Amino acid sequence: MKGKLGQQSLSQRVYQQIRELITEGELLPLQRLSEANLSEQLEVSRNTLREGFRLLTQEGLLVYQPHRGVCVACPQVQDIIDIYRVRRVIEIDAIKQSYPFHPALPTMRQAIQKALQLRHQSNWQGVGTANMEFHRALVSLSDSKRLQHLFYSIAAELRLAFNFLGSPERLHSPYIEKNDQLLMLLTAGKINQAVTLLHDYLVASERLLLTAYSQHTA
Amino acid sequence: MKGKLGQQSLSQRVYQQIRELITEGELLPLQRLSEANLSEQLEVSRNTLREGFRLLTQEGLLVYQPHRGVCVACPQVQDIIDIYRVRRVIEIDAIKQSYPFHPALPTMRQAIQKALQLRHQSNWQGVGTANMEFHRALVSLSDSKRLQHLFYSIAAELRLAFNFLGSPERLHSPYIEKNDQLLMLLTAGKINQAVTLLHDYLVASERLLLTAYSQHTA
DNA sequence: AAGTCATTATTGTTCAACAATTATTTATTG
DNA sequence: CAATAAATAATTGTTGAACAATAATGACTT
Repeated sequence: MKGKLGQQSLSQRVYQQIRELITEGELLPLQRLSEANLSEQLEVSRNTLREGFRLLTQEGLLVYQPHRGVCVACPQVQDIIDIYRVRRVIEIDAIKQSYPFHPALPTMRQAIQKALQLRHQSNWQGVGTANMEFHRALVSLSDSKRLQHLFYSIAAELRLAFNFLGSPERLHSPYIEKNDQLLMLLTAGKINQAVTLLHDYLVASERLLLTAYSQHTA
Repeated sequence: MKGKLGQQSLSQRVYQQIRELITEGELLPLQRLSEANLSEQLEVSRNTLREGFRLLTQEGLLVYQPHRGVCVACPQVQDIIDIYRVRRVIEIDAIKQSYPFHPALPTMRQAIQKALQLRHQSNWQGVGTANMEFHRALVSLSDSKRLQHLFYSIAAELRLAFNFLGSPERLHSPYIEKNDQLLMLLTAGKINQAVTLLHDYLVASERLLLTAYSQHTA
């Protein structure tokens, strides 16, 4: 019934669509996804939908329960801890590879501008997205396809965790200035200082999120 | 037509089966996988097979060409470089987390024993497998689900690269002793020395593989 | 209210079909 | 004969229906 124009396969599209629903907070943890419903809603067959499900399951955004279908993953405290551990490893390694005219630096600058603009409009969801774009650009300093891919994956999980908590502004907003500082250090080639800043930044961010989590649980 | 007993889904089984065919060297780079053929051979439907294909594609072991199907990935030199970059990041970080009675250490010991035994039987493919088991255990020192998963993935790619070259014994054999040294340093708590040893080990291994690659190309 | 059994809904998997695209063969022409 | 164009075959991309296996629901009994 579908004459396709776009290059990508349908299952790939489905994968991205659901992924976006999750990272944008339209789908929340523990929510079950019915194959019948979703396949009708996204206008694809169940088989195609299931291909997308598998991808998202492997990525950790969906959880599979045999014969009971999939539901949106619910990041546990230990996941937060693990994710930040990975972030420290990947991001710190990435900035160690930085050099003054790396093409990622302008991209980081753009992300900061975008975040500032969205904060001015009080679009906190957008600020969160821009912040993640900054860090994705940062990771691309590593020039490593595989490390970038892993970060792409955990960034989505992290987004899910933030949305879980209702993503209040205070969780993202103060970091824009930190990002700016960090970028300045990198453009100046002050790697060691940048490493320290980023490390502290990540530790603080983790603590904030864990605190919010414990309150949310209680 | 299938009454299933095993817990895992069929597509998961298919995923593992094909994965094994690749890591064990039965399927070589650039080989095209016909849906009709393979689905008959593995006794699953095309739809189920395709679910497995997608997983392997996301993992980088298969390459997808729209309307032309999938073929086994062919690791390029830049992939080798990237993989070793990731290995250094992950493995060195992992051993920094080591402590004397970490449960991963006995597993590493077992892998060494297994490798020695298989070397004695001149089973080089097996030695390669055991070597990878050693390093997988090493990475589990990190206690990070996500870093372990990434390593699981790149280990398979690496295996593919080795098989591509015909996996001559000299590529693996001399490393058993290095593994042993490394493990002794870890059990003794001499982390710094272990880091140095592992780093040099990985650099040397990368160089060896890249050299073999350039010869293979020529 | 707790436990058993029948009923219903959902997932797991297959199959057959057909549109869209690519590969191959045949025909045509210079 | 070589090169190219057209026709044909094969493969992938996607669907919808079917049915078995399992889980969820609800009625019934005590």
